[in-house]
Amino acid sequence: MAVRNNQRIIIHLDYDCFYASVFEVEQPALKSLPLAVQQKQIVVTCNYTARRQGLHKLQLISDAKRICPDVVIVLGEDLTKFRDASKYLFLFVRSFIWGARVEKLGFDELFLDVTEMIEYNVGLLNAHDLATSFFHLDRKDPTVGFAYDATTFQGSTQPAGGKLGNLHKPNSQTTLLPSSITTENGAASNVLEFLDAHEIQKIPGIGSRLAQKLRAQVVGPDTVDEKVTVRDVRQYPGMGPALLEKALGGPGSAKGIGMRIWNILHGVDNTDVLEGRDVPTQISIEDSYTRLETLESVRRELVILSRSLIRRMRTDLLEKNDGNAAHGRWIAHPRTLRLSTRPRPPPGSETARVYSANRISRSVPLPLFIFNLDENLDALAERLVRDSLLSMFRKLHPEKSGWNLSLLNIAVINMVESAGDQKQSSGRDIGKMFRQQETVLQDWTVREPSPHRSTGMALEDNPEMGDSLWEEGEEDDLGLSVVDCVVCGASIPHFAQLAHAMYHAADSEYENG
DNA sequence: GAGTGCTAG
DNA sequence: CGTTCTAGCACTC
Repeated sequence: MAVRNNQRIIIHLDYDCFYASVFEVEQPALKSLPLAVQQKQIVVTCNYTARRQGLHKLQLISDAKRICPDVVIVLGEDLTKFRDASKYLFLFVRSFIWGARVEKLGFDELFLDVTEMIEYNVGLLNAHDLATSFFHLDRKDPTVGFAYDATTFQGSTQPAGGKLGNLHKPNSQTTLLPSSITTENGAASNVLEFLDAHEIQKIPGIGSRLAQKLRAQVVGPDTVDEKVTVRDVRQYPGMGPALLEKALGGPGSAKGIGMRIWNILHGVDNTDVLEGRDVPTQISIEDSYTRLETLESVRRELVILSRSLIRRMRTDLLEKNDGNAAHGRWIAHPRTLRLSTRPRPPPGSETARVYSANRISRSVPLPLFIFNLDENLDALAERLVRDSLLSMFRKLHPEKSGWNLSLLNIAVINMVESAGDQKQSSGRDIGKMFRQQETVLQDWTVREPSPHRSTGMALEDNPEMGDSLWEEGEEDDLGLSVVDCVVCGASIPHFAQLAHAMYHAADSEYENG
């Protein structure tokens, strides 16, 4: 839960080891076994049972098997089920967040702007009976919500000494008490203290490239592997927005980056939470290869990718009318087709190349026949390759052969939503989803005749949620977080926690407990 | 609009 | 060390 903006209250949700959790939900027996999800020769993620035995993300499959011979390995190259789960969770969460300010980041993270919900609930707190408070999820129906104790923080507090003590429960949350945000008499704030100890690249918004440049600035260009903390950067002589702009700016970098990073290093991020879209702004599909040498093999792979891409377009861009995909209406039209390849880096290239570089691409207007629903997938895919992709490929790689490609990617981009469509739409199985949501919401509804306070069922007591996708947090998942929050069965009470924190901040007597 | 680069998980 | 399969935005031309 992070304050990304002075006026707004933002919750940051993170579904941990997402791919592995999706498999565990399908097969609960997997939970107690070491489970790794494989893409190519890599463990892309693994569950906590596996992590306890020494496995980790981005590990070679061969290493994983050596370290943990009993590891259960499942293939995760087909992202369909992960995409579906991600979409389901996004729509589910958004359905009860007032104002729909829910921003998606990748498959497994969400930012929620809960300002209005918190302010409403803080306004309803009873100062004389905080222990039996009730958090409202619905302005219209006062019985929808959950009971909570507004005299305690959930989990750890920083500085320690909050009423509950230091327990890292539930789910490894830590609360940076709100008083710590404002510094008095020049004393170092808790937020700075918290950030200062961390490596720069752990800070959201500072990726490999910026971290590299910052390290070069602070410890010199040739000792780039040295660990550099936020403190090292902030306390570097002459450091400030201007120096950062000089160190990080240049061709291709965003304007004002110096000020933006300076703010981030102080725990300030003023970017708004964007409304999540119902239609993606691009759809892409790719595969990587150890050898792709003949034009015929390239052609074959392009057909396979095209088939997936058109199938994705039909799932994500077609209006759903009771499963009859053949007669849907396009809710958005991508205008552009892009083909990207990645030539394999020369064998001797030793420099720690930043991954995802080296891609080259060509784009053309997307041919309209691709929207034809009467023609079958295979025929459309063949036609797309023959009419568009092969000539694009020849422009990318004019040489007859010897390309040594490690990757092919095709994408439809430049999405234009159909007029009069707007929100609503998207998502497969929406009907099913909201039926499930109803079931869940029922468990949050107080059933006693006298609705307010007392005996509402808290989320922790809800076995359905306890069994959900949402998993325990990891300590290395660092956020600019006031509460390092993961989505889990107990996540909703975190709203309550924040309401509590704000209540005390307003009274400026939070420390007595 | 086309293409590149950087961010994120 | 990099190794996957995405997705979005900023920038240049």
